[in-house]
Amino acid sequence: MSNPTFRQTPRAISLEACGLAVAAEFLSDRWVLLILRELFYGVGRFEDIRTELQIPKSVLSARLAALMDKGLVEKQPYKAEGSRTRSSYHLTKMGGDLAVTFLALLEWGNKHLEVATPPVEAVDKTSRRPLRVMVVDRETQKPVALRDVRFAVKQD
Amino acid sequence: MSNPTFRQTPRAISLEACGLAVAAEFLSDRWVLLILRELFYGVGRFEDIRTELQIPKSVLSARLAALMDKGLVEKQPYKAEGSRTRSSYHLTKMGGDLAVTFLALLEWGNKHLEVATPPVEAVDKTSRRPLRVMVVDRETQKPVALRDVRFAVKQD
DNA sequence: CAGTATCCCAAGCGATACTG
DNA sequence: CAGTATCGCTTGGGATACTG
Repeated sequence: MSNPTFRQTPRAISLEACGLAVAAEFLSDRWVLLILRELFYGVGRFEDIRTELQIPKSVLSARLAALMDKGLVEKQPYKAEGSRTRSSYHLTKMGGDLAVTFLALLEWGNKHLEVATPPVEAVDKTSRRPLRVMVVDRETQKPVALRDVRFAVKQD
Repeated sequence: MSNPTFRQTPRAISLEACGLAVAAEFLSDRWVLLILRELFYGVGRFEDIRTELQIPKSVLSARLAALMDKGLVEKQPYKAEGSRTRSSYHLTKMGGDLAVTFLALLEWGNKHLEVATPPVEAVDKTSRRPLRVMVVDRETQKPVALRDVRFAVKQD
């Protein structure tokens, strides 16, 4: 017998009520994920991003503007030694919260796709110990197997 | 002092060695994530997916073919009561492994984007208890704060 | 270096019609 | 129901040139 406060919906789960579906529209772009990746590991200067990704200036400019508009990215003045003021982009809290998603996707890509070795891995800032992402029970924090994960809509 | 087996790379982390970058190219499509989402919660019949997403037949057909080609999706005969044989699509192990990413993105979307209420949540198949995704140390499984997550390349 | 402006062109979306 | 085939048209990518 199942918990009555939740009902599993085998089909037709509303797109509007699903953060995944809404977010999908957000990231379904040729460049956005790549740009956010650069920002995530600290490449924030316009020219550096452009060079790294080989992306046309106009496109990068437009994407950064859109990301700022959506609240994922902020622009900040950047004071270099002796040289004039530059500006650089960085993730907001909202953008930084995508780190979990990034990490999960990184793991998936490393595992299932053709990736050059040695692969990029996620590590702890200070200890440098490798990290991973896990699905857990929200309260007990006990690990849950992937095959046991379902989507559901909470009933009032 | 940092662990010498890891070196943090503040910039220019190779795109080819990064599962995230490779996977990004994979998912950077207007429809793919939405289609995978349908499959993930069990909507596998062509017409059901098409109706739910309002996607043109030709586009859905092409996307499913590409996903099968890449190993994320399989097609299987589907035996209904009294009616003739149908076929339906479902995720392979590789496709199913994206569940962690889906869940992380679901959480992010629910938290930061405009999502209708009540929102879709991830729950345990049997207990119906809500789940979440966490970043942990790979060995000790201790939680790690987002601000402490970095990318790095393991040195030989 | 950090953009904006312009323009050409290919990709691919989506409508419609057709097949098993 | 489950696709394939065709096709017009828009979107947006990317090259080039220009500005602060």
